[in-house]
Amino acid sequence: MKKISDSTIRRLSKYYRSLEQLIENSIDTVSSDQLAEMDGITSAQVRKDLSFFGTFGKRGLGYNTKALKEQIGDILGLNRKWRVAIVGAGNIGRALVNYAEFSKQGFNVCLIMDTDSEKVDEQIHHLTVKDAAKMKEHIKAEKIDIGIIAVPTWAAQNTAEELMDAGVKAILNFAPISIKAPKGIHVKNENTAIEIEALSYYLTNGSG
Amino acid sequence: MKKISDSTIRRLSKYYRSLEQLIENSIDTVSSDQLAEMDGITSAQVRKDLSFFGTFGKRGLGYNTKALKEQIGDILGLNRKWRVAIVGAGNIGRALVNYAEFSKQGFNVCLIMDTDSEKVDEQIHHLTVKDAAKMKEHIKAEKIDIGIIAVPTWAAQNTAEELMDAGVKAILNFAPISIKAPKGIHVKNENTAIEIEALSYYLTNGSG
DNA sequence: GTGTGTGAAGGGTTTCACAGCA
DNA sequence: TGCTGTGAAACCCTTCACACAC
Repeated sequence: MKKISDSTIRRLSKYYRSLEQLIENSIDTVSSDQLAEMDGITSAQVRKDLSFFGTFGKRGLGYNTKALKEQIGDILGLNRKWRVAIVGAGNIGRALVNYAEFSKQGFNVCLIMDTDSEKVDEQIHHLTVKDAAKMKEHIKAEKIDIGIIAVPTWAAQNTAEELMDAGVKAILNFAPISIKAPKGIHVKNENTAIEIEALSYYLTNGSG
Repeated sequence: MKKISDSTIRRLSKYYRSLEQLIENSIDTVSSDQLAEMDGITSAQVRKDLSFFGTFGKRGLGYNTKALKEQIGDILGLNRKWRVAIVGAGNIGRALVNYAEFSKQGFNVCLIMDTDSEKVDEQIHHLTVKDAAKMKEHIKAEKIDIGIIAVPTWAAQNTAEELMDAGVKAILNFAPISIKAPKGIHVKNENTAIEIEALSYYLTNGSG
């Protein structure tokens, strides 16, 4: 398969969400123009992004919202369940346990772990905190696909390695450092500090 | 000033954090190679990024960690305090109130609001939840610089407009839609759904 | 007529490679 | 010698513009 850019994937994810909204409002058809407007980009970009994966529209008409959502879902792998584990039962870990957008999109948080014995056995919504010292066996038992790192910075790389060692192939990292991983392991970072510091930059240096 | 790309700003933010780490470990000097290694990029990229703002290194030697951190801090506007307000006292809002990385970098969360009367007056760490119906006066009274949107998707655009109406010039949005804002207002999105869906894509479609 | 799909053009960011300075 | 700073080259992504299908 042709190499698709990360920006394209991220935009597909946006289109998917916009399509959900349209479907909720019983709108059956959408043009690349409308979709672009919703996501703050250009219509050419929308069409180009979709063209990498096939031809989904009807010339002169636009796209069928339900069909397109389904197709993008197939591309992104959202038409199945993913089993997710969270490491770290602090503020972020807790907030993620029942993050609505996860369950809605088929990301099933079925394990949360921590090393702190004070937190182990604690109940967080539907989950009981497990001991991260036994990470490998928990991960195996729960057949985890995606691991989320929500531990302090100093423990993040180590946690990543334990996850990989347990067979996890995809990691979402909330710690503000870049995780080192071998090829074949997929890592994405969610770094709120970067976003707010970018805002700080633009506030400091005028328009941008 | 020349137009600097968003990617450059985001990387500066990473260098800043890496420099903090080096300083903690009492390392005085760093080369672009080392910095690149820490952040998973190339040394040419590091040097190019810095070159947009001046010449900070010594040929044959590298960069002084403390001096460079200070300079990047100046560029990003981190050598001052920013006053931050959070709208929405749900999971995300709560988690952000005492997010360590914020206070460390001078982002002072001094106001949290919600429309839900059940939540108003509730205590979250050092803050009392205020009524979002009186957003404008709270924002003015607290002289807020940056607003954080942590409300449900359907309320996000409206919340953004209230924040802008109250004079807020920078918004960090946690809702999974793109906020529409006029030029001059800075909006950044933190969308965990996009990141995890990208992971889903790469897991589904092999290496990437 | 309307709006998609797409090659070609354009613009911007990253990488290369080396001159120059410590 | 070692490493920065930087034009030039390479690369990638976005935008343009239009043929074509409905």
